[in-house]
Amino acid sequence: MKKDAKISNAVIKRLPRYRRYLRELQKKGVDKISSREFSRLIGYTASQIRQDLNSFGGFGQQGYGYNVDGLYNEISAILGLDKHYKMVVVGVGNLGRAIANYTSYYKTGFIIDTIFEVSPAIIGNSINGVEVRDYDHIVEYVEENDIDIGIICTPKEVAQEVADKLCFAGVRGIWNFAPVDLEVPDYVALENVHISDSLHALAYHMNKQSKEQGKKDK
Amino acid sequence: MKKDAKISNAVIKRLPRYRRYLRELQKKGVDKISSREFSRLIGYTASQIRQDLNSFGGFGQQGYGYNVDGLYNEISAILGLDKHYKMVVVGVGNLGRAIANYTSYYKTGFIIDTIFEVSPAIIGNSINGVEVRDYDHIVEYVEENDIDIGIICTPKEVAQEVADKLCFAGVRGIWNFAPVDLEVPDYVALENVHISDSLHALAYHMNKQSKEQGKKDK
DNA sequence: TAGATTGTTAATCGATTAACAATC
DNA sequence: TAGATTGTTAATCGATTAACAATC
Repeated sequence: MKKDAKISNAVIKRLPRYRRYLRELQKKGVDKISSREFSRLIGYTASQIRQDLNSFGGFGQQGYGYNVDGLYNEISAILGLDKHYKMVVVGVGNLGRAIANYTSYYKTGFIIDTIFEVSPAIIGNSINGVEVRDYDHIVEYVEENDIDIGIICTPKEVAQEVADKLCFAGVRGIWNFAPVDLEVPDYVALENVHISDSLHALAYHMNKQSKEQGKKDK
Repeated sequence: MKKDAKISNAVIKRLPRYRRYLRELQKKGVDKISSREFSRLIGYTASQIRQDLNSFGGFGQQGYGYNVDGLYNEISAILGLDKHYKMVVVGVGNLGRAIANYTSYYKTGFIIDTIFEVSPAIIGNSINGVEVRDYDHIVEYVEENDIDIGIICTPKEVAQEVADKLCFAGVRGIWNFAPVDLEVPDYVALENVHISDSLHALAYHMNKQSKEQGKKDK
């Protein structure tokens, strides 16, 4: 990492996308790409691509371009995907269950260690091979097992309380699916997936669009 | 709507959040709020709040502030949440199932009409009272039933093909949960929920944080 | 009326794009 | 070497913040 200047959030949000496209290129057996070709593919300007990548270091080679494998690995490392993370899911509603069952993260080192619930009917069960434990023991469990990330899939009313316990117990990150804005200490990273906000933005765009033109009017 | 100038996407993304906070204020029985108080609550500057709201029209009153109920309704209408939307879910993996079971959208007029699957073992079943149909019939079904939104919960390999069929059949919006960037005609609105991108951004921030300080080092 | 607070214009800040010198 | 393409600085664009006149 060459520069030490603060990386803007806009850049960070683009990194996973760069990584996804590089993975596809890898799969196709492409081994080098110029910012110009990459631009056509990914839809950012060549200038932006060079600017973005350069904020982490000179990954390219003048007159040649970028090595696909190398760049993929660099970006993975920048994102911290060369590490492993122990996670706990809190709340086994439909979403919690889906998250617990979603196996794709194993590929990138995110491991679901356990699941916490309050409902006695579910405690003791196993979901996708992961044990469901009593929420009452969350603090001690997270402390003793060095959990890195807490995934909040509870109703919004209790989400802040859950976040507080997770932070107190020592998680370094919270992945929040409850539709509230949580307060966490600044040494804890927070990422929100406000799924209904996304649906509402979709609704906005659908109505905006219909003003502009009415193709295939029924 | 007073002005006709193009509303930036940054503003749109903030609208659902304004709406959520206004809902909380309503519940608490608050009936007016100034941009200054709202700022403290929601975390945007008072200036930004006034600027944002004013791009749609003058919803406030000088010397008084904003009427909570009125503003909530205005924002809901801007987002198109005063309308109803018929939706179909495509793909019944864990995520599709979670989405299909997620009942909260009924509150805002989003109705899941049916679910499409390719697996014969699941076709004909019912999930949360909604019938699972054969994916083969998606085009005719969507056309005949005036479906507004297609929700893509399939593996990424087939997501583009599904999007093509949905667009051809006449949906006005696509809510995409597959980890790919889809191509859709510009009269179709597209909203992505790239859930793993979000997890990767979380990982980045967790590692960045740890450099700055190492509180509670174990 | 006086005080409060919006609506709106102007100033600032940050992010994106363009340009080009460095260099493989 | 000549051509290509990066790395990086400068110019532009857009979004946020500050300021203040309008007005309830």
